[in-house]
Amino acid sequence: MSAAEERVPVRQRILDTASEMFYRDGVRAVGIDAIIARSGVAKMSLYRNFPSKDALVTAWLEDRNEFFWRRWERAEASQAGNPRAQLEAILDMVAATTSNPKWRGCPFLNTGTEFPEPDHPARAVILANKRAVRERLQALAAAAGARDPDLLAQQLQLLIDGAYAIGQSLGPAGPVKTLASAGRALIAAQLSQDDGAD
Amino acid sequence: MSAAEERVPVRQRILDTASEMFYRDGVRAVGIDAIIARSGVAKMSLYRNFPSKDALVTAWLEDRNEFFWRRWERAEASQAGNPRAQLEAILDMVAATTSNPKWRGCPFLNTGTEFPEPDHPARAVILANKRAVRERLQALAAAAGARDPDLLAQQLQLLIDGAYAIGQSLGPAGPVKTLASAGRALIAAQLSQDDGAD
DNA sequence: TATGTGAGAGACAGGTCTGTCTCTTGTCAA
DNA sequence: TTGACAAGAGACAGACCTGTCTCTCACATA
Repeated sequence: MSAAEERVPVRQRILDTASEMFYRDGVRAVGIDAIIARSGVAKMSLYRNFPSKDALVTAWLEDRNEFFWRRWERAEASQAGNPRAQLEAILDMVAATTSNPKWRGCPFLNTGTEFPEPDHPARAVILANKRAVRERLQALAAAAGARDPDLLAQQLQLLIDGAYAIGQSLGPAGPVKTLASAGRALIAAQLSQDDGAD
Repeated sequence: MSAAEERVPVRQRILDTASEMFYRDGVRAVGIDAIIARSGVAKMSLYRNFPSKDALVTAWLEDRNEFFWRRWERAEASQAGNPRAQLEAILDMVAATTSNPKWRGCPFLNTGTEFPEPDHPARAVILANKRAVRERLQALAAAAGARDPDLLAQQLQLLIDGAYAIGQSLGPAGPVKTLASAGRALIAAQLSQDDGAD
């Protein structure tokens, strides 16, 4: 019991450090030794909590996934009852994220690039996130009355991942307003007859 | 003279092998030893032609950049005189590229992810490509009579890089028709008053 | 006070990485 | 035939990688 209270901080310290370093430098560029040195943890403490580096990477992505959905839920909640505004709130949330100067790309896209093997354990988390985003977008598009909810969801996901990717290369110099305006234009094109302005 | 004729094939063999392996497995995952083993070249032959792995990576990206623009020019030429159709031809070209089952992402985005350091030599090639794409899109958008050519160019680039990125994660199962339809919707939104249908 | 345990510290093994160096082979031209 | 030179082959250095193992210390509970 008290042992568990002691173990949690160590695990969290490792995860926090790994999260920061994996995200900033890339997974392959960060060695276990660097993580333990920076987190001030013994090597065996790391391997007791995470059986391998792959497991640590996967745990990190799962952590990022939870973080991502907490922000998503907040954006949706800010416009409860208005699906079209909820879609726009999500676009704005992504635009704000990618315009942060510390933005270094989407952890899922980045890690997918670093580990292209189809059966790498990290890919399951990546796929689950991207598929869930598409489903959530589709549900909102349907609720908003889009003519083709799945098409609109895919279009918006294209824009979102485009902002993620180009933000990594070109920095926060362009995608922000563009993502919001392009998304709104695509939403309007699918709702124009049903919804009009509001 | 004849010496040059001999040297070229070796250099090309190295570049071809590196191109295939870097693209499929990622740059960091591919070692120099693996490249020389697969290309059947001596290590010193590689280091005589490319002073370092970074130089080989940069040469590979420059090669991909030339390849990319050859395809771009062909797409533009197929609709010469009709800027709007040229924009659409480029979208179709990208859609075809990303729907290839061997698609493993945009080499520039991928390499940018693997080497986030701002002064890595590869980043210059990456930035130049992405900036040139934006400029070329803007020129076409202006020629087509877009209300805000730079905005349309950024919107289309968002879609294109989104297709690149999501194609790497989710495979060719969705972005194809979506890219084409989303791009056409954004183009139409900017040209509707001037151009109408054709 | 005694004991058990989580965790720090770091040596170690076995492999891989980039880049350098030497030696040998084959080929082409004078 | 001889000489020059490009290129193959592979040893080597020094660093770094993941993962295992041992030893020590501090602390908490009985």
